Amino acid sequence: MRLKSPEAGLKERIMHAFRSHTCGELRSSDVGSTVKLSGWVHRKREHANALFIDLRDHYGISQVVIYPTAEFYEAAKRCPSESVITVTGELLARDGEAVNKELDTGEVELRAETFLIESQAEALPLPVFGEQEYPEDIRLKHRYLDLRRDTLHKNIIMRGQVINSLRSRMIAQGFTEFQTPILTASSPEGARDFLVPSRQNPGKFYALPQAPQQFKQLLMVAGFDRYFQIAPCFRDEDARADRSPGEFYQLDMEMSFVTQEDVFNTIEPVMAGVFEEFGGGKAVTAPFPRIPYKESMEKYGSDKPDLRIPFELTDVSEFFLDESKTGFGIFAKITKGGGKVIAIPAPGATANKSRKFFDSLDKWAKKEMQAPGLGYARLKEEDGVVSSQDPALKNFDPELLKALLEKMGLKGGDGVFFSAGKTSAACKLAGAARNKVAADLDLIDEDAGFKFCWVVDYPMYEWDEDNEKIDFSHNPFSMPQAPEGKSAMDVLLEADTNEKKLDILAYQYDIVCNGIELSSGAIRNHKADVMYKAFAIAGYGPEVVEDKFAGMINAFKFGAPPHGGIAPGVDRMVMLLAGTDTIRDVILFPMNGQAQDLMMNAPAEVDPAALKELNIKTVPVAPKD
RNA sequence: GCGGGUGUAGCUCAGUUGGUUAGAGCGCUGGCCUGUCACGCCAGAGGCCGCGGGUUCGAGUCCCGUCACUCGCGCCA
Repeated sequence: MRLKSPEAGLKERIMHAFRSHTCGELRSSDVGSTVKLSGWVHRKREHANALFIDLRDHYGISQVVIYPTAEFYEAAKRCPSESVITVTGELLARDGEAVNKELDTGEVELRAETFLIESQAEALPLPVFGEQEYPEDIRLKHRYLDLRRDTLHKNIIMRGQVINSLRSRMIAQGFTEFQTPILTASSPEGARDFLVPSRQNPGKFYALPQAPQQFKQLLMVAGFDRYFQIAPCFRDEDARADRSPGEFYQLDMEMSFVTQEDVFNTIEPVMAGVFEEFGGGKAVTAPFPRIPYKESMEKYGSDKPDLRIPFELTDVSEFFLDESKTGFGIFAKITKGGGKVIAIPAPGATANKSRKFFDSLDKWAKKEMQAPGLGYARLKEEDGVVSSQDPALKNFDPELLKALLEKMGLKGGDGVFFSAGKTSAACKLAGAARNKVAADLDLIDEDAGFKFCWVVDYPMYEWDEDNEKIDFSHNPFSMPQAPEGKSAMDVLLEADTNEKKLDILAYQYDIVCNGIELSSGAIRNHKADVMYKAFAIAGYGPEVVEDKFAGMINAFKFGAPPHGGIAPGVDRMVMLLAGTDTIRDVILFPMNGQAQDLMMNAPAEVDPAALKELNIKTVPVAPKD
């Protein structure tokens, strides 16, 4: 990066208060000039006859050399790391062996003639030099130091470039960026809201948007046709490795007069393009395969499958039905009770791992997944016959065992795990086990790059076990799917049993990359009457629709275009591109797991006068028990 | 809300079946070294072993409680 145009004279540049060049700029062609640099003392090396300082700024590192004859030699020697200094001096060529090929500026060095400490650093709680790992709370408390470090600094820069690229790509497709309100009403996503008290309306609260969902749909009603926004979203839910508490950003977009395929064809090139641009040469799947939700749950035990894993799950419930042929009563009981037994293959695990590996997965299922356990069988081949001495398969009828192994494509030396229980729990554990087995056996194909897929055909409703009723499985604003010749309303009206209601599919979809859910989206339900009916099926009267989603439902009564969209998570995209598995590594000033900002000390108590003005009283937290 | 893991020097970590004065590397301070670039060499400072209680002749180590951080579940696209 050049500070000024090349035409700017050296004399003019050197007159600048702080620098004539950046620390990443100087080359051998600049040798002989007098230059001025400012930056941080990255590292010092004191030698018998010279003190070397690696001077760092945003752009790079330059070596400064100071000789003992300099009047400021002692001051420079004692200047602590990470102090900010300004030096001027002649730029010298380094000869032969003194050249550092690792450094862009490695052919030159600045011989200091003046030396000024702009800001002296105290002892560091967190060294900037090097790639050592540090405790999360110290990193967060001194985030400005952590951000000086190379990896994090680069991640944040890339984040900016990714967002810039997303914007350009959306604008190039005819989208316009809009700014929707931050202080608004509760939105329909279903998470806890962050509330903001209203001073002018005592006792009432704004909610921060969980997503600009209703606003973007209203923009479609307003006729803008193509909307996008790098949208801040706020959800008061607990953190995960890939979910920062409090706030995150989405590439939120919505289009009018489109089908599901239109949305896919619009966003797919944006995603593929950005991942190709910033993915460091890693392959990007294109086109993205479409996987029906049901199939995804069956094959991967999850609606966010990691397609880099080279094996799939198999429902083996039927093999365990007849206890007289398996000698394994537990699974027979589960399957007869309507539960499932899902098998997770573990290729090569018997050959390459000890019993301890199998036991450790069972232990993991019990502890981390809070499941009853994970059965397993180690498979050995003898005289061309594969068998197992582990309880689940030990007493199997030989023909039945052969059929089971054939169905799963298992052979001697492989292992297999069994997740058994109620369908949803068994699937969920099997899906998690698939990821864990693949990771532990080192079977995730890291060279596969970015494996995207669309998960489509989500069910409109699901069975709510806790309240024993039908409820929306996702966003209630999706359009129910209808076969040709029928309307969405027909489909809803014809669903007169719970079974039929649960069979209704929605134009609802997710985009997933390497097991990380980037976004969900939908073709929206833009018909007010269908909306009322859809809510009625889930047990909500018209007053619920009108109370919670007033803005949108009213608008739909005055001519709403068919529309749909999606909102890929920006933080997760950058996380994948940066190759980190911690979302904090791509966020400037993240909060910790307890949703606290350790650097700014937020949240914090406020002045009682401020509370009074807001008509708010706080009550002491009740002691535990 | 629940479960797992971790907590020893400024930082990263070691510390045996409970046993005398708790160690190493990085960093810091001082000294040495004709050019280093993760410079090298010598010396030094730096510890409420997260906190509280218990068992024991004796606890960094065992037990109970608690706090902090972290990962996961619940929750959440």
